[in-house]
Amino acid sequence: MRELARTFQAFNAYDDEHIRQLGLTAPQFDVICTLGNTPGMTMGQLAEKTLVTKGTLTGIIDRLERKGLVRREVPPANRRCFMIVLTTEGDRVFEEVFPAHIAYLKQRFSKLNEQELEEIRLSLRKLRQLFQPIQN
Amino acid sequence: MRELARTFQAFNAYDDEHIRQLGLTAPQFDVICTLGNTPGMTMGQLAEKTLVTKGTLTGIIDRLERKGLVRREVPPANRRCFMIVLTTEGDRVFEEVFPAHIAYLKQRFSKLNEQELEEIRLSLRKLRQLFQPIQN
DNA sequence: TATTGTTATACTCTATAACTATA
DNA sequence: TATAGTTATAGAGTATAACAATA
Repeated sequence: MRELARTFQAFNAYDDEHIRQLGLTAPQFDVICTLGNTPGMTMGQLAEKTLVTKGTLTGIIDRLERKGLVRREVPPANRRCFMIVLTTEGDRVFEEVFPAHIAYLKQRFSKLNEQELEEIRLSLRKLRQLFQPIQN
Repeated sequence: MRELARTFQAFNAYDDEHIRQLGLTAPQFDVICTLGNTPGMTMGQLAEKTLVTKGTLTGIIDRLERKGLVRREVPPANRRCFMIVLTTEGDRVFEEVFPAHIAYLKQRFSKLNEQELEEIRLSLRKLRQLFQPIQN
């Protein structure tokens, strides 16, 4: 039981350190990954996917906008909402930084063989289903 | 690879929600768990165990002290440092709330059989060793 | 009236660096 | 001088609830 919390803590520390080196915070990185390879998303959709309240998301998007990584577009059909879209620079970050981050994590995984990886993958999937009843 | 991040995100959301219901934050809960079943610890030791800088820890301990869950004791031998100790109330929280939290998590795990649990345990241990080179 | 976001409020956590007190 | 913690500073994330604009 504690195993899960400790593993998570260790992973998170490792993960977070690299994200910060890239000049982003974990929630900001999460938003960029969520927006990557999509035509954009409203604040509401984005808040739901990233598990953040809408009020909190406003601040995160403000900061990403200030960094020039996303922009708010007003769809003519419904002027109450925004489409949050990656800018060219934001897309570049997604295309370059995201794989770099994966590669960074892969360094550690390379110590395992294929069978071990498959077992871990299976275990994680089971765990995730346990804690994430609502699947996307 | 993403499996790991998503799983932990789901777990964390579930975990955090319960901790907040108990009136604590994750770092505060972490401190109480770390202090449980110990004679106390200096700020430095505690900061190291909880992976937090000493400046940050000061604030966390201040808030726990205000809640009456820990106290700072000055050891006569070295008046530069404090021993951070659980109060009676703090110990009660550790003794009652910690198992309650475990039970809360167990609800989900009860859906798995013993063999699955063992496989998951093994996978998590491998993962942890991957990301936590410095073991305590 | 209902929906979509923003703003106001109030905390907590976060790191860094300068500082105080003790050793 | 070195060590142990605190304080100052500055920012990010967090939720909640009140608000404005649009539908």
